[in-house]
Amino acid sequence: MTENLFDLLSSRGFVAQSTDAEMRKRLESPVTAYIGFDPTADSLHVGSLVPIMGLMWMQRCGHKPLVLVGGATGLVGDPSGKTAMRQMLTREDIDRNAQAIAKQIGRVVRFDDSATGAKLVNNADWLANLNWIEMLRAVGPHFSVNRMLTMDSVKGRMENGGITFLEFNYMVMQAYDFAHLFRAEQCTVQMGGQDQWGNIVMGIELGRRTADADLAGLTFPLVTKSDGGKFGKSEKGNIWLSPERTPVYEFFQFWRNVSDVDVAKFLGFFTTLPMDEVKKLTEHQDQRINDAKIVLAYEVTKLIHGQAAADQALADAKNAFGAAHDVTGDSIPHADIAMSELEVGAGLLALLVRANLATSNGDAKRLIQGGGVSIHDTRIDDLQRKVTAADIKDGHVLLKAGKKKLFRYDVR
RNA sequence: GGGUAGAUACCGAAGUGGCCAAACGGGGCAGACUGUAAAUCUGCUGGCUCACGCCUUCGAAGGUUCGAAUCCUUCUCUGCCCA
Repeated sequence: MTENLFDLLSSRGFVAQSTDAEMRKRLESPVTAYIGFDPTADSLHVGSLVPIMGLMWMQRCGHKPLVLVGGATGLVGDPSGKTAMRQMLTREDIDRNAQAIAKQIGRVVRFDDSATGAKLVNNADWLANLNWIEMLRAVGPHFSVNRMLTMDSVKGRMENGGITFLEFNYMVMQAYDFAHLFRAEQCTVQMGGQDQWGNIVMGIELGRRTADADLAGLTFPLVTKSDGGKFGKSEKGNIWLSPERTPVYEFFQFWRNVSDVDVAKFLGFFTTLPMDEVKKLTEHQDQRINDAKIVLAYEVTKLIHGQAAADQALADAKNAFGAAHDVTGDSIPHADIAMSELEVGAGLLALLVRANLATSNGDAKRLIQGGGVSIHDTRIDDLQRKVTAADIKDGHVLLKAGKKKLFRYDVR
């Protein structure tokens, strides 16, 4: 028999709160459980990795995961954790996003018709065509507005600019989802981020009142960074799972650069390494912790982008930052530049901007003035510096912004 | 519907006729120190320009003025109170 899902999740830090004191027992026999994802973009970012891993562990422990994409709820927008109303997306956008997201999850979770195969469901299928009056009569009596007002997701908005009726209904829709999935799929457990607690609880209550169902929920903790910053952000914004939005190299570096104190936690969340191995990797809080970071970066990259891409990113990073100083790897950000351009001399400022190392000429200038720019390994402090054929080394020109951001121009 | 307070750059928040591209704090970036860590210290943090300087920005549109984030008018949005 496989390990109990609850024990496993607890040991890896996934359990924030459970509605059922006997959750462990409940999970001793196979259940169907679901997690919802908001199709607000055509890619998920690393913040969604926790629930994705949740689905994966469910499956590995012999349960059936349902992946719910909020085709309908996405049209409304979750007020949880937001200070302003979200921009409304069109139906077409949402559908396209839902497909893309399901595909990403499919890299980690197996979708098929077997007993533990994941299944994709879209709440647009049951919410979109509901009749307003029928809906009100069916579920309305089971919701207390007073109660809803005490929910954090609503309260937060009440104190912060107000909440619209549209968004107020989000919780009702979510609750309806749970009750529906119980009836349609015998789904009895919902998991989700800590911010979904209120929605989950409402769903459980609705299920009990309308179908006499014994439902339960479990929430994952909000992933935080030790320095209090938002997890999953870099200077370029969100770290996405899609390689088009976040190149594999950058993805790898994101994990490679987490701070010491977060490594153990992240290994538990985002890799499948046994916990005693995680403990061993992170027992020394000195340089040796770097090895753990490399494992973290490699494992997560492998999980999301595949073994080949992970090997490449690992090798390239080793070469670029190690003794070899070899930056010719494919995953290092690069572009071609014409020899003719260098013969004339290309402005360094412009090249920095073109390489995305700076957002504007002014930004590039400040970067240089701050001593942050070098060509190969020579620091540049001349704002007028031209990059010429003389800067070519081994067929390329390497630009650096800071110590960690590289860009290679291959001369053609 | 009536009254009232507000809308400032990524966020919070000063500024209430020129000294305002706009204080301060946070965040972000860079430098030093390190281990591609944290903490600390330092610098930078609208765009264009080599530069004098020019341009865009303080909810929106008009207006007053030599000059407006600041004054006036209308509009939009939000909070609070009353009905």
